[in-house]
Amino acid sequence: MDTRRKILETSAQLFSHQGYAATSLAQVARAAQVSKALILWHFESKERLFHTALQYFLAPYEIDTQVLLGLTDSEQVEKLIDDYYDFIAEHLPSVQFVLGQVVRQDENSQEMVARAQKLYRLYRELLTTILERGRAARLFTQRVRPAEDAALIMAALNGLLVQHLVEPEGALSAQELRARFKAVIRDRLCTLGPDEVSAPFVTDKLPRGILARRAGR
Amino acid sequence: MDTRRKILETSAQLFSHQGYAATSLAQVARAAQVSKALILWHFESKERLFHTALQYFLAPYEIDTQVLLGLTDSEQVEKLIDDYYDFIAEHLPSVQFVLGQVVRQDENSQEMVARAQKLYRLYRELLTTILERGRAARLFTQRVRPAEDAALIMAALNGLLVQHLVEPEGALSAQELRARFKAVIRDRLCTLGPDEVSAPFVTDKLPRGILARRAGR
DNA sequence: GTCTATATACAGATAGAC
DNA sequence: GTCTATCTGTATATAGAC
Repeated sequence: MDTRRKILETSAQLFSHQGYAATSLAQVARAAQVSKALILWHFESKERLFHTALQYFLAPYEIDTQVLLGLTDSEQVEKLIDDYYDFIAEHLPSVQFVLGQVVRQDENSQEMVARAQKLYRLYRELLTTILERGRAARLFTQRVRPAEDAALIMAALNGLLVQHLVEPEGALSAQELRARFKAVIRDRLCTLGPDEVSAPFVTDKLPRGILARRAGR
Repeated sequence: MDTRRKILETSAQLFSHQGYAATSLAQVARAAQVSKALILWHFESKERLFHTALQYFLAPYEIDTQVLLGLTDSEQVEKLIDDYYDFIAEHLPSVQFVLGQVVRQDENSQEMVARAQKLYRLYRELLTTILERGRAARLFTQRVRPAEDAALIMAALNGLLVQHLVEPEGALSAQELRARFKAVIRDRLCTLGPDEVSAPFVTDKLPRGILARRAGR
């Protein structure tokens, strides 16, 4: 396999586990089984290597469309939750790294943080839209407040991630919590008040899009 | 003020913002307006300084008792939420640092991470107990599942913290989200199903304890 | 207790052979 | 493209004067 790529993958992994400052070129060189000089020949400087590696392992953080098509509003919410979970499970090291950078607000990764923010907002706006529609269609209770509740759902999702990082083998598995979370959300959204009438509309195609693993890695 | 303390506070602040590796003794020396040698005279090594500083700014992470006394179960839950928020607001830099260490799983701070885990569990168990009691007393709906729902509430709280770090000036303020969160929780816990009868018990004293700023400090 | 000066190690980066 | 050897800066840590 080509050496440049090997350096990239190795460094991405090390950076994502240890952060920028704590990862030395010597360490990357050792892990990738090349000389320091070669790394610098390929990437010019440590900083450039970092940014290139960033691009590399941020690649899967993309928005895909046409995934929520044909689902009810309620199912769409649950699908978003599932996909968020799955995405995190699949990319845990990089997600962990990005979260670490966001939390630490490392100078070297403002670009990455900005990107994460953007994605975060997109996802939340998507949720907001679904909640708005579901509420308008009277499939969800009128007590739903789209913007606020979308933010809360996002918070809970991120919190479950943190929870997993804090207690990888907690008493409750991630699966159990996910199931419970979805049940609570469903219950919360779909339990109409005594004064509300249900209006069984047909949900037609709507705002779609989701965090997605791209075809080519 | 005594120099040792000054070094401690300064380094704690720098470590908490930049992490261990990215913070040099020279930087600490400059910020604390002393020589590097003096720092090492006081603390022997950078590593020991780090651990001592850790103890120092982890001091406020303590459990206090007798705060939930005389509140209804529902109020206790809300009080826990408020106190968690207030605590975070008051100690944001250290909370941020601890979270960063947890997320990055830095080797130098296993002790701190362990401590954070312990506190986290305590807090969650407290919540679980309150939910159990409220459910048993039929003040909360029978659909409450104490362990799972406590974990979800904790997750949402941590998620709101992350949310704040990601978007310090989001469209929705932390206050608004907190208010909404409490409202949703109250609604969720206290809205009894049509088949449930309310039983207005008097809540007597019960599991208390909360994250607390200590008297000294 | 606090400093200056210095030792020693390792970081990122360059030069130049192959 | 890939290496060894080396430069230069800065890191932690020590020695010893005051």
